[in-house]
Amino acid sequence: MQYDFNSIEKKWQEYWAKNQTFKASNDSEKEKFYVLDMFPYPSGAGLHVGHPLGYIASDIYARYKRHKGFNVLHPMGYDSFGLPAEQYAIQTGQHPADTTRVNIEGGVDKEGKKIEGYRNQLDRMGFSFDWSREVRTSNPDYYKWTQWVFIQLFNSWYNTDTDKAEDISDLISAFEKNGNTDINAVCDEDTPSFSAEDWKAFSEKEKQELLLKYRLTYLAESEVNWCPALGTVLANDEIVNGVSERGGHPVVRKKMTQWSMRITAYAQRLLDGLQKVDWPQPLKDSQTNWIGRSVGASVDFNLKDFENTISVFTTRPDTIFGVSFMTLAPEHDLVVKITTPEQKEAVDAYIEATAKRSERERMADVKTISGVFTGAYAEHPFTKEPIPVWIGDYVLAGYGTGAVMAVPCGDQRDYDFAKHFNIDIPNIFEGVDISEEAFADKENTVIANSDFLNGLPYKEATKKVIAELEKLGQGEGKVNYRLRDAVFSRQRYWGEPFPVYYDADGLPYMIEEEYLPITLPEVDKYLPTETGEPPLGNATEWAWDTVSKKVVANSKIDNETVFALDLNTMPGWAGSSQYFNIYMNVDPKNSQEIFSQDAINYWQDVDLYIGGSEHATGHLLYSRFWQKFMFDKGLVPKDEFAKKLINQGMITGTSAFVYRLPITLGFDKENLDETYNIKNEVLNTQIFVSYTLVSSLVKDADVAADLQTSLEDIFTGKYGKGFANVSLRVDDIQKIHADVSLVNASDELDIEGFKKWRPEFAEAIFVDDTGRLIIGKGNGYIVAREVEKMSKSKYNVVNPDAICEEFGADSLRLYEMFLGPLEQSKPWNTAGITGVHSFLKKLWRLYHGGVDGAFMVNDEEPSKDSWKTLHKTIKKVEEDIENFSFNTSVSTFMIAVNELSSQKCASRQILEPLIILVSPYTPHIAEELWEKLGHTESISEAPFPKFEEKYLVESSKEYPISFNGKMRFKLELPLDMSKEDIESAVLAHEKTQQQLQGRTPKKVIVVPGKIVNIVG
RNA sequence: GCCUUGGUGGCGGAAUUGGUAGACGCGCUGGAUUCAAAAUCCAGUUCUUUCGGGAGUGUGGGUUCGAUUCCCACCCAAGGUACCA
Repeated sequence: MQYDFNSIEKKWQEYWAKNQTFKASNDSEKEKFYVLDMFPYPSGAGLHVGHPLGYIASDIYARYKRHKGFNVLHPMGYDSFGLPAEQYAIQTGQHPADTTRVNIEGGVDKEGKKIEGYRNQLDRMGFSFDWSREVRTSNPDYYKWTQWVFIQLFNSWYNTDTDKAEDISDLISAFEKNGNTDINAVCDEDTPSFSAEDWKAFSEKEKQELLLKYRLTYLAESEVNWCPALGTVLANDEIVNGVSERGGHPVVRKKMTQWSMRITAYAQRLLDGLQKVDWPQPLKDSQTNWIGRSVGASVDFNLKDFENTISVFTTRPDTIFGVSFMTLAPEHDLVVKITTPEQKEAVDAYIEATAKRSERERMADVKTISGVFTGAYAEHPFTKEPIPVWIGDYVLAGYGTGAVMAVPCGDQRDYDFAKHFNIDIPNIFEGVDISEEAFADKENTVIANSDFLNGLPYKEATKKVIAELEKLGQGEGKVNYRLRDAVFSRQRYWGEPFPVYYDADGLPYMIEEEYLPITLPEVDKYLPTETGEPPLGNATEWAWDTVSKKVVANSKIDNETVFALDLNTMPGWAGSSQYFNIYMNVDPKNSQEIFSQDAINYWQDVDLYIGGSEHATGHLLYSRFWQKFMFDKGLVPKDEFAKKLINQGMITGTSAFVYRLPITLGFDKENLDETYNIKNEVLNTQIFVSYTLVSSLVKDADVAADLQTSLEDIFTGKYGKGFANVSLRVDDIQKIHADVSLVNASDELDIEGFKKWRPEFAEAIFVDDTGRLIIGKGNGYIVAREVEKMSKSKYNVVNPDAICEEFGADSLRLYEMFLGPLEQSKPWNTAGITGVHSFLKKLWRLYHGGVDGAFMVNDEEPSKDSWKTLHKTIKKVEEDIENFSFNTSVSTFMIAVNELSSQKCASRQILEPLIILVSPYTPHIAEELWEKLGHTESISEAPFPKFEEKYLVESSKEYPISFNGKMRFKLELPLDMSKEDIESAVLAHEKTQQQLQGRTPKKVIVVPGKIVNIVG
């Protein structure tokens, strides 16, 4: 009986769906285990073989854990808000909700293109997902809870005394009692202090404005990259060389009022939390760098002739006597105020120039030094000497305080700036030469020329200067974080609307929770409005009626009971910051609470999370922030949502290239047959030369001449006497992508398929390696191959559906794992799949040793060798799965099946446990064989075989005998032989004598059970 | 520049605590079977060689009886990140 994978896989996929085999229960005697994948964005292009890599790995682990007796939760859903659907909507006018649904569920889009749908594609691969818990972030019953969390953030503040988020009402009562003087909270830098009396005297508007300075989500002016031509805000990577990537329009930096998340309140806890999660070190490192904790001091420099002070943060307060100038970011608030009339023109010009440069550009350009003197002077806190205040675009407004105390002798950037503008470079280091470059080493010198700091090393000097600054009231020790509050507004359509309306003063109010969700309004077009408002500005029904508690027409806005709603939507990471908790609900559409407390207390957190490392500082940092906030609110029992995380590597594509040889045809006009349309013929006649022929064509004139002759024969036959000659333009050979599906395992092109692929290739002529023309159905055209990112435009995407069709899902799963270590990136090459596919056929045959391949297992006692094969396989596979080393267990299966086949093993005692071992990797064939073995229940919860050491015990060992560390021959010796006996047995061996060639060994190392090494 | 990961046959990769380098698979070569092909099976396949051997895991050193593995210096590639004061 043949291994008919198509019908087997179909049968079991239907069985699992019908029996809800993988539906997880929230109530079980078993220990829980939660395996999570990063949910996909459902794009119209569908899945390629790179996508399921992580899903296969997590599925193997989930299935393994079921065999190990765990109650496993393994859900899947869709991150279905996002830009591609919106852009598609702009282009085609289709509602993003419609295209998103088709991308998930399959169907035909408006242009008649058939879309398979993510769900169908995923189902074909045999994943053990519990689909009853599916979520889609763009469904109103899901984003209801995204909006709800936003409201909770708005109604919270961060108490640094208790180090957690607390209810805003508690803050208000504190203000009523004592003002804000004894409140330690994370709040805006510019928050004034006030007493209880002040508070009570404030107007409602003033109160709300003050509270915004404390709320965990708040409205603030933030700088954005504004593109006036597109009427939209661009991300850093949508800007290339200062202009928009799309269209090349100018981009300016502009301030906009937007929602921000006070993630900085959690900076230290986000850092500390990394200690307790088992995540890859590089990922932790990048989060650590992103948070960017640095310890130093804040120092206030008084300005001469102004009341204001310039605050700076420095990690080197010990070098304060080396300050010879200060630099402000051009956007710094004080710049306009302090610039002297003489310098105004230069400063204004510089600010304007800076506004045109993106932040990324400013940061990347290290070589150009630019800046302008403001004309103002600050005062050194100790020497009272005047310090010139400059502006420079190497200082960024968003970092620290947007101002730097420049110490050119200790910082290379300050040094370069000072050299460039001829500013004094005082040396404050003992015995250090700074004539060539700054000295940034903290450890190897002591401070000099610094009054009370003279002779002190870095640490003591830092401590002392901070104490002195505190005495003066001009500074204090401070920990600074690079992390900035996260802007949370997007000027887009396809995202979660804010449950927020504004009064006439522009103050925000939250809609009451019971009226959520506030669903996205319909709009005519998905572009920004003509006045530059976000797409929601196109909606005609987008106002909140506080009486009827409904979204009503904009025309009803009276700013008394009906108010304008927020026109922004939330960013992509809003919906993905809690989806893993929502999966815990038995009913993902739970409308009563975000997640049931029973569910969250049962599942607690994710035990294994698999996904790409590109989310290191986005999704994975924001999610940790939301989780900590929800932990503070008592909504979740764990303040880290995922115990262990694995980053799967990227699968790259192996592109195929054909070489097109341009030719020029010469004609003899006199004899030309007028009826022939030569122009078209020439255009349609393309010559493709085999990859290996290219270099010889270029180098060897004879090869080229032979080809020329062959081609001339063809064209003479075609055009008759009107044809004169062919000239080959060997130097103009072009390399073009060919679709990888047209290339076989030996890199041969399917010529007929290639001709049909594109009409212009229909009449093409192909030349093989040896320079011969390939006639008829011939083969032998070899393509060049190169590894590149898998992408549609490179014609190197490999579709998993086609692989499932040809080889089956089990082969695909096994092959994806066999390619190499999960965490590394590796190239895809479909050719190799025959290896794992024939392994599955061998596995099948192992159970079908009967007449004409009939199923046959027996109840005979297995041989010692078969027991050994089984148990070493159990041991290795178990270790491999625990270590996420899936590629090596595939090899182990191959070895086991090869051995058992040659042992002619058909024993139930071996074959039954073997199929359980294989089943997490190739579940369909495993279920089928399990059923044939007589079982009526799914294999999915069959207990994992238990490893027994006794089957591996050996009595002898084939010792490698090495000379000076090099293995030269092997010798079989009993394992219980003593060291001395081994030594004499080896030395007596004739090959030893041959190796030694008469020399006496200096030393003989015997490691019993391992190796013998003879030195000499 | 800094951080991270990696560098092993023609290719993907294996070698889990320092102990037989190249498991397993692809590809390739030869053979069996077949009218032929596919499929299947068998043998070989790091390089080099005077067929005794010799060399060999990015490069150069070191530790060790023994190094792909540990240490030092460097080169290359990929990813991340930045005038973070």
